[in-house]
Amino acid sequence: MLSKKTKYGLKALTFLASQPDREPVQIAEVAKQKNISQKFLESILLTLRRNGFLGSKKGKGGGYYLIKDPKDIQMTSVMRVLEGPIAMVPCVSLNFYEKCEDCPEEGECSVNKLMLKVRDANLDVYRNTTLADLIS
Amino acid sequence: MLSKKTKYGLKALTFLASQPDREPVQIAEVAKQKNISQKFLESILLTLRRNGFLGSKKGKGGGYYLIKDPKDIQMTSVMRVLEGPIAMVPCVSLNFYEKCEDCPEEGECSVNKLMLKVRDANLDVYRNTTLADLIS
DNA sequence: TGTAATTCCTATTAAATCTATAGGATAATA
DNA sequence: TATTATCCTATAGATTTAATAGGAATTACA
Repeated sequence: MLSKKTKYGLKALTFLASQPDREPVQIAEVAKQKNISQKFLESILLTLRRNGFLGSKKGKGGGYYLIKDPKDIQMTSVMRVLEGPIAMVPCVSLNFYEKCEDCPEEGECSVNKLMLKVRDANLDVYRNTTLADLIS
Repeated sequence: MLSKKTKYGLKALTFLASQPDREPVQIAEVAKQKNISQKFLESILLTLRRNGFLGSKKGKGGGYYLIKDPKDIQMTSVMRVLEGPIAMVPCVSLNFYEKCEDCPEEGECSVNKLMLKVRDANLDVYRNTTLADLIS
């Protein structure tokens, strides 16, 4: 299952991306428009800012705004920041590789074999989808 | 993340599939060979039997054995039984479809749009992989 | 017929993770 | 200086996952 964090984060990103200008939009506004708990959204937008997707401005007239061009935001990076590793098991992860403790031979492991295919299929989707592709 | 239930279930299935004959193998034997908590594995094998993948025999000389030909066991069905829906959100699920409460227009939802692609990519992998493909 | 072996089944506990909230600190604006 | 809004950490609550417990039912075989 996709976490709500990721779901909300994606919705917020597309909402900000579909703003006519790049003026700051308040958390409250995003939360209201997208039906999201404001406090929860607050923490999500914070991580999106810390990871270079959003800029922010404090005080009156403040809010969050998209920093990059939606065309340049790949879903690989969004998913990694919000949802974590794209691979379903660490032993097939490109960025978060870890050997399984319980598995003596990675090359002969059925889980490894299957999840490698799954990872590649997902990577293919995420690499070839940008934020711009998600705006209707 | 792939659940341990699925991971263990897959390992057990491939272990049973790679037995030279279709003689029953005891839970304890599978657990030992595959480094799995025996009691946990017990409940997993039970659901695999209830869902038509395995047969079982009680008493001395009993155990679990594969019912079908590994070539005829698609990963779609294995994953649905062990891991649940293949779709990451209910609004793109073939077998477990549900409308999102918070989402007014499915067709204009970025999450829906992205997860539809992901679902198709994963389905493609799972449909084209059988248990036989996972044995080395 | 009795005993040991093994699966069957339900309930429960323990652990981990996810979701949401609280509440004050900090900074910008006017 | 008052107001507005983000910043930040901690924590509570809810849900899910993982593992365990313990006995019932069934089978094999001496």
